[in-house]
Amino acid sequence: MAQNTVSVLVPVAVAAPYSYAVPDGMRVAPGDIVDVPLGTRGVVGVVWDDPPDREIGHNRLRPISAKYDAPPLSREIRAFVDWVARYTMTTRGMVLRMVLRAPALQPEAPVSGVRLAGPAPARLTPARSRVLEVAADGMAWSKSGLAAAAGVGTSVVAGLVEAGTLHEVSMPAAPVARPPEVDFATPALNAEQKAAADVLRAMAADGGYAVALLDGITGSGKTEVYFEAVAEALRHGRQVLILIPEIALTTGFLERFAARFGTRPAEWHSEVGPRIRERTWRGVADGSARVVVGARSALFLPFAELGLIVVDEEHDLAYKQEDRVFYSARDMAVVRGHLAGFPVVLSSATPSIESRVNADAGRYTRLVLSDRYAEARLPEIAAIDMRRHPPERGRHLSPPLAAAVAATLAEGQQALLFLNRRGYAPLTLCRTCGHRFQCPNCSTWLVEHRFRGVLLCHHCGHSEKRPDHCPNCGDTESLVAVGPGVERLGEEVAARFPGARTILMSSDMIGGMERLREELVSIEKGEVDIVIGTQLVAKGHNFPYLTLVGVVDGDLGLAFGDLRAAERTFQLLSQVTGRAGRAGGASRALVQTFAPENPVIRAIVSGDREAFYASEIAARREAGLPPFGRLAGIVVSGPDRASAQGYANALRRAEPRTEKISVLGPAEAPLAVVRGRHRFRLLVHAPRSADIQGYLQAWLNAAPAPRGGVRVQVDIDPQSFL
DNA sequence: AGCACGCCGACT
DNA sequence: GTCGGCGTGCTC
Repeated sequence: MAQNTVSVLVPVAVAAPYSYAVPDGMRVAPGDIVDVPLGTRGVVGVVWDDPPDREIGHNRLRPISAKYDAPPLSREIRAFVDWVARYTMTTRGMVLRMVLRAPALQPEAPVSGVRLAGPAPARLTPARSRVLEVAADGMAWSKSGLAAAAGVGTSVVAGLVEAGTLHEVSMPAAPVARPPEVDFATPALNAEQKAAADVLRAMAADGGYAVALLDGITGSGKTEVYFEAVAEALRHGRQVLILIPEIALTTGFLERFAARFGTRPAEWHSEVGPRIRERTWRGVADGSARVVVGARSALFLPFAELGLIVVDEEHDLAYKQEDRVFYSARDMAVVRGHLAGFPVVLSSATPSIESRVNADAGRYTRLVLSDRYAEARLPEIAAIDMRRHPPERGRHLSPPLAAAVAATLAEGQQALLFLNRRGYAPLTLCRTCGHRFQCPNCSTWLVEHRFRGVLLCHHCGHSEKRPDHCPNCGDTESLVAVGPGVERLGEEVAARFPGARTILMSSDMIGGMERLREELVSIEKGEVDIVIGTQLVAKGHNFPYLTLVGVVDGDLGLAFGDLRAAERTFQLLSQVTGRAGRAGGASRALVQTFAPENPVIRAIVSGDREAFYASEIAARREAGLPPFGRLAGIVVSGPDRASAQGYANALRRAEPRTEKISVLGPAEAPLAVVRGRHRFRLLVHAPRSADIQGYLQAWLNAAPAPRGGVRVQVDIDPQSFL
């Protein structure tokens, strides 16, 4: 009776693993993936390290139903699950759920194929001859593959199997990605790149925990540099994870990887279908997938022998997940590296303040790339003071920017107009009675999308047909669009530059991702004169013909005024202005602004990023804000305003009194209503040394249990304050 | 997270 | 008199 009871963590919102009886004849160890009964159903769980609960009465103990023939979860990822759950204050079960997102638990069924093995059939038709010709190589073919290669229907292949000419064989399922060739195409690096690559290679070869911040301006070749670290980790027999934000769009990245390593990496993101997803999961777990490129959720893949994580564009907000489990994939990547003892590379042209401070403090190794490629030059950047150069009434391009676009077109070059606002206009109102169109579920204005003929809420997706009269006063012809969106800007550009080939890039463009990918290619080929786009075009793309970037509203991101507004605006404007001039030649960027004296705008225009970092870091230090202090958000939401506010007040009254930790709120959230739920926020501010999770746990335990549909969500290290 | 149980309103 | 709404609580 060596083992009769074990702990099993189940992927549901429970705090601790449950205990299960091990049936006679079954051996299980921590990490094994099992099927267990839970309530009325069966769930997939994982045998965990906790000692089984002795308190459970034997009558309640139920047996494990089955053990899967799947690679067990490593001690490393089990520790990671526990750590993330504790840090983010969510249940271990919910974190495990992220690991088991696509459990490919059955061993992959061999694909059935056919091979030429028997005598020629009695009746040889032209179609059959073509099949035999193709199959003459003696290799195993899948039925559909053989039929397609021979240009016949699958029935012809089936007929030849029936006749005994082809024999059915089983062939191993194709791996989800071929192994990369580490020396497929080694790049020529400049001196600066080589120095950085040498440091990263040494880290990857050494294999211990270390963090490098690869801080290089746009076009300085960061990717080529960290690919050398990837190659080194692969040479040492380790797997590699490359995290990138918004992966669905970045086919260009996969091609760059293929150009360096001779094959595409395995991919992991929301658009990967269930079949490939399962095969990728298993490939990662059994070690056959050597490199995965993925969105933040890839961080929870059960790698067999992970030896390096690269976080590309580490400052990007897409790394912060804000539903169910609230976590920052960038921060948790560093944690995973620390727990398992391998290096992590953070890469960015505009590092987050947090990473920069860690580098300055010596916790991270900072590697700076300050040169563009030989042929690439940084754009000349200037601000356009909108108070001195106002656009004509109802228009949004100032005379200097319009003139610059015209000059660019005259030279046969490409211009990008950047406006981070989807749709036609952010607000629609009635000129007669002043009625404003608001979302019925959220406290937001409805955004007109003229192409689609709808008013849309950008928070909950509510959409209604654009009315032709005011629902309040009934007046017709009285509705006016207020403010610009990219669609409206497109209209203005079409009117000003009627001969130009113009393209609008926005995430809600008709045709979806596939269409956007095609459009990106045509921009790269120079088949477009003017690109109008939201932040979608700011990220990662390479537009060789682009010589002018116009930022239509440089002040947009500064309006909210939260902790990270300056940093975010700096990052976005740096990125979008950096799109220009990547292929050499003179280029420039013009930033329209009503506040040219603002430090963020001044830093962008002067190109003095060091001054920006110095002043922003000093301000954070002064105020004890992250990373010099710690923040946590508490969001109380309820079906109506009174219940949410009532509970938020009760929560505040239960606050443990401490000297070091201060609490703000509850205050109605800036976005007070989202998806019909009313929200109040509290903000907890603690010194860096404080145990903020322990404090919050004690507080929540002391507070009354929420009732009546009220929910409480804790957000450790919040990035957004809406 | 599911799923069942349970206690209040409109129907065959 | 039942069907079913979803609010509440439990799952080893």
